[in-house]
Amino acid sequence: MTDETGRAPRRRADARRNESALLDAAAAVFVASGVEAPVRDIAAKAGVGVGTVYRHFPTRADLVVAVYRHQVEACAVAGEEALERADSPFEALRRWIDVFVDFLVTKHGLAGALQSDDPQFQVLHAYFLDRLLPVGTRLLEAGVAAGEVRDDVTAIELMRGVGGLCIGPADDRYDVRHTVGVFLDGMRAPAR
Amino acid sequence: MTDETGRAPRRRADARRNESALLDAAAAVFVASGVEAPVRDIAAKAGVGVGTVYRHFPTRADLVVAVYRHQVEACAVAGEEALERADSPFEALRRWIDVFVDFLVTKHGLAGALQSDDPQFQVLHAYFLDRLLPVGTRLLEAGVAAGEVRDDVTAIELMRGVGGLCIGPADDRYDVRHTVGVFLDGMRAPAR
DNA sequence: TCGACAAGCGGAACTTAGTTCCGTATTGTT
DNA sequence: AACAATACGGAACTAAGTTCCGCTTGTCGA
Repeated sequence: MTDETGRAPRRRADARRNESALLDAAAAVFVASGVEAPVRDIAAKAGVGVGTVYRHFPTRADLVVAVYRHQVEACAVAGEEALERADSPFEALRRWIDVFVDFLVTKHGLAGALQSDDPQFQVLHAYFLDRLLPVGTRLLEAGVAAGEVRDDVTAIELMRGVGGLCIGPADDRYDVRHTVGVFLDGMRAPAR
Repeated sequence: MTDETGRAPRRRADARRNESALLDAAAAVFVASGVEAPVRDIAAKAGVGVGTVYRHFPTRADLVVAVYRHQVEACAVAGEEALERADSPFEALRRWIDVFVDFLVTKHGLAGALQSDDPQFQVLHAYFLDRLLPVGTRLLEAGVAAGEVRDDVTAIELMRGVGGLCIGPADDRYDVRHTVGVFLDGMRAPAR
């Protein structure tokens, strides 16, 4: 392994054009039809062949991650900010989860894909966990340190739990935010 | 509408045989491959053609409901029993949810199907809600009356929330029961 | 500017799965 | 036994994922 610079070789201009067209098209199609929309639809919207989609994004999860990467990063950052700005660690947790829920409920089908056991989505699951678990851990730890959060909940429980509560069709009898609020209340440290 | 007795006309013997073979086959295939297993697999296991599957169970949800009807009934009954037998309404709620979670986590893919927005599963969703919502409501109301459960949670939140928490692949970092326990703790009435 | 060659493209073709439909077989009845 | 009515099987059609290969285009050195 000599000469391993890790620098990606410059790609052809059309390849870069197509990738960006695909990202735009996928974002639009995901909004309209959810993250499980047919690959052909995305290819058509981008004006490319299906082969091109697969060349740039081998799995659907790669495409989904690419489309939402910015927002996931922003969500991660929002966690740090909440911790600095909020009145208390628990309040910070609440605010951050609010951001996370907002993100999930506005992306049709994303919460379901995140929790899916379809191997196609494993990369997606892994990416979200990689990026958000440390943030969740920090918030939880701060809460525990302040005596506001019970010490037997893990960041996985938090993220996967909230994700699970966000899954499913809209239904005016089910208020996701309220339910998530109940879940968070369950994480409060019991009064001594 | 003359002569409306509501009694189903007796069906042919082969039809009854096939239906029961299908139920057995579906149960086995659901265990092995989950509730989204290909219709052809079920037909093959039952030794019938795919047309026969559709004739008896027009949608996948119909088949799923038929396979699990007994257990759903049992779960509904368990709610009433818990209320009679447990030391307190909250304890009854906890026990009943335990039964419900047991049921869900042992049926591969069922929780996901329940929450799915695929119209194919609407009947399934509706059946579970029809059967279990009243039970949840009763348990919740008893808890509220006893001052043990907060009065702003609905049975839909309870069922759909717990369902959501049960979705997803097994992962030894995620303990469904513990997470559901946290959720239930969130439903406790706050100390006055 | 102009090849030549690598990089990239498109979409036909193959696979898997859901769903429908109709000619044929089975059942119950007279 | 003969006849309806009922039910069956699986071919055929549709939709979607995925692969593959002949063709096009961009890049770069001469």
